[in-house]
Amino acid sequence: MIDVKLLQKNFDETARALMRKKVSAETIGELKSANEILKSAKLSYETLQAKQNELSKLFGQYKKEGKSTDDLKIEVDANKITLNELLETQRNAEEALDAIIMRIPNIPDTDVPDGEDEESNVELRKVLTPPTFSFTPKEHWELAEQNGWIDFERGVKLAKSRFSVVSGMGARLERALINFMLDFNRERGFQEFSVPMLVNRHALEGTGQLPKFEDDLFKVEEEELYLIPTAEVPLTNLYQDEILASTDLPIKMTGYTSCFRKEAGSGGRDVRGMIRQHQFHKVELVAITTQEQSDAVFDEMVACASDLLSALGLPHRLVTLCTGDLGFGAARTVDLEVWLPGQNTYREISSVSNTRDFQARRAKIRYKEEGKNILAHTLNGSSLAVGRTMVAIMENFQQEDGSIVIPAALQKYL
RNA sequence: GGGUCACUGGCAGAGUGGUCGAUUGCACCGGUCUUGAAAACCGGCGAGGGUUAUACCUCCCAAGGUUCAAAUCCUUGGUGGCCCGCCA
Repeated sequence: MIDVKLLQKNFDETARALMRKKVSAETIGELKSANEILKSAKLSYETLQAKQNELSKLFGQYKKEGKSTDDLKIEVDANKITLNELLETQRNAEEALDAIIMRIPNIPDTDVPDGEDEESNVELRKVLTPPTFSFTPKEHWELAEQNGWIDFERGVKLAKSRFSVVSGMGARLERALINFMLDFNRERGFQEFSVPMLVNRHALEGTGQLPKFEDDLFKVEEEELYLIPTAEVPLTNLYQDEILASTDLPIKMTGYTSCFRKEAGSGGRDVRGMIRQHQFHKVELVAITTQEQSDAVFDEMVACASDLLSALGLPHRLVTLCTGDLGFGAARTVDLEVWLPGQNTYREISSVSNTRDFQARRAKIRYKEEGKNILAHTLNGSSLAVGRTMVAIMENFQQEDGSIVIPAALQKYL
């Protein structure tokens, strides 16, 4: 959630920044006026409330002194009717503002490049050189089936399309990767957590998935719980509604979870293979920092994910997302794209974002500094998406006969 | 799942209809004293909104309700303890 006061204080600049994220001038105008309506509704309500409190105190005093309270009661009763009306007005104004602001994306950092879509993303650097092959490299689904690692058909039988079954060496590799990633992150100072994979609505509002992206989430109807789309949700919300000591920051966390996404709107894309599944494994990094620390921690997280790929010997590149490709809550994002020889292209395998105080404002994550409560900055990044890492290992380390060489770094985990 | 008791500021714990946003202790912060520290003493110390700053409004698990007035009474929900039942 953005800070409405920014619109109040600095309308032009804030409006321009929001328009970079395709928020219409109309919506911005509605937001501003909704806020003004709420402010004036509050003022009238609170003024009358103050008067009512005053009269109520008098009531007690009169009783004590044995004075008649008849006249007082008439006045108080009359006020009460108006008060209820004003309260209703205020509540409506609150709801109206909420309905708008909860759907407004974060303001991008000023140095984030403008652009419509991924075409305008800016490559920062490439790491490791893509391998060359004396044969035509295959795509991962072919390799996966040939090696008996993944069974796409039986996954569909158990659930529906975009579910798969991993078995044998594939299953062991998956488990090895998770352990390798967690250990790697822990050595970089990220504390390991194991968290619920079902969360309530409040948590999802805290990190910004709700109310706007309800269609992307699996929901357990009768329990009012949702399957998490990423560990970012439980990890970030661990500190929801808390005031931390600034000396406790930064808090750096890592955790492995399954992730569940409906992939609504991605129909037809990546239907084959395990690039885009409804359920996938991911090791996540989340940090809660002071406002001053977040840029440095962001760089640490990008480096952590990139070094992890390097440790596995996977060629990749780092890309700064342009405004059009930036997620809802992110002020800036660097994507890590791994080289896939079978597809002859780089594909996203990690995404590291700084949301600044966007999530913290909604989730009420603050820290105390010199007696003041300050909104924290929250950051998240994958390190890494396990399924996509397996895809990358298969395609990069495939041999002519279709067998796959497991990276040395993983040997001790198998 | 059933019963029962509870839920108050970082923690402990008073407060059972009015002057209570809340006694007190611990913790924490500042000061005096001390070479320094401890102890002792003095002062400060919950959160959100609002204001240049005050005022002022809201919050005693949550949402409703009763009342001129609710931390306090009622209803529903949540969470926790204990007892019973069931189950990896």
